[in-house]
Amino acid sequence: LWPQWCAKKKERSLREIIAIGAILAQRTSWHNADLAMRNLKKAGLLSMKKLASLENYNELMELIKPAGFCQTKPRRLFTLSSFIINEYSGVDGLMEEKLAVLRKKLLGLYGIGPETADTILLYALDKPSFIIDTYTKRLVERERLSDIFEYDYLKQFFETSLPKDSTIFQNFHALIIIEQKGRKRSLMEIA
DNA sequence: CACCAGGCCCTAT
DNA sequence: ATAGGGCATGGT
Repeated sequence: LWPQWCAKKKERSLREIIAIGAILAQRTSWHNADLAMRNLKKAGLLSMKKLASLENYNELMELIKPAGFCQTKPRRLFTLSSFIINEYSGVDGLMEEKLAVLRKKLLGLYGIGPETADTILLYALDKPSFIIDTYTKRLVERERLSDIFEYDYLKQFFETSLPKDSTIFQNFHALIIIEQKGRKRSLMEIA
């Protein structure tokens, strides 16, 4: 999903990068989030420990500018990284936490809503928490899978319709996106 | 130049 | 509870 950043093996640094990307990608294109991540990497700040140790997160404003919302995303990154470092001393500690407990804690953090929380849980931590994003909602609408579009309802719908397996959740969600990108491209070609 | 891109917080009903 | 406005930038 983050082709440039995702390697085969899931190592600690990759899990951190995915979590950082989840925030940077909020309401922005992947391209712009990628530009911001490259800036962070160049500055040597693409890690939870580095981000959490910033004395002033406004230093990030210039680096994050391509991803937009540079007044809020630096604070969101700092909030998340501080939480992970201070409460769990890193992503390894996060992995040990129970899904439901961790999801509730993530939702309590500034700048982390249901979609970002589930993105971190599913893609960064390999925990079976299905993501409801705009792609998923478009699929539900187009295929008329439900009349209700409330987040928790759709989340339950997918989670009870699929085997509760993080790899299956990851691949199914990725396919929803791939399918729509392919559709868009083919429509362009037809036009 | 107008519109879009994997949300979330805050405020007012 | 829930709806609506605001936030910022790079592509097309």
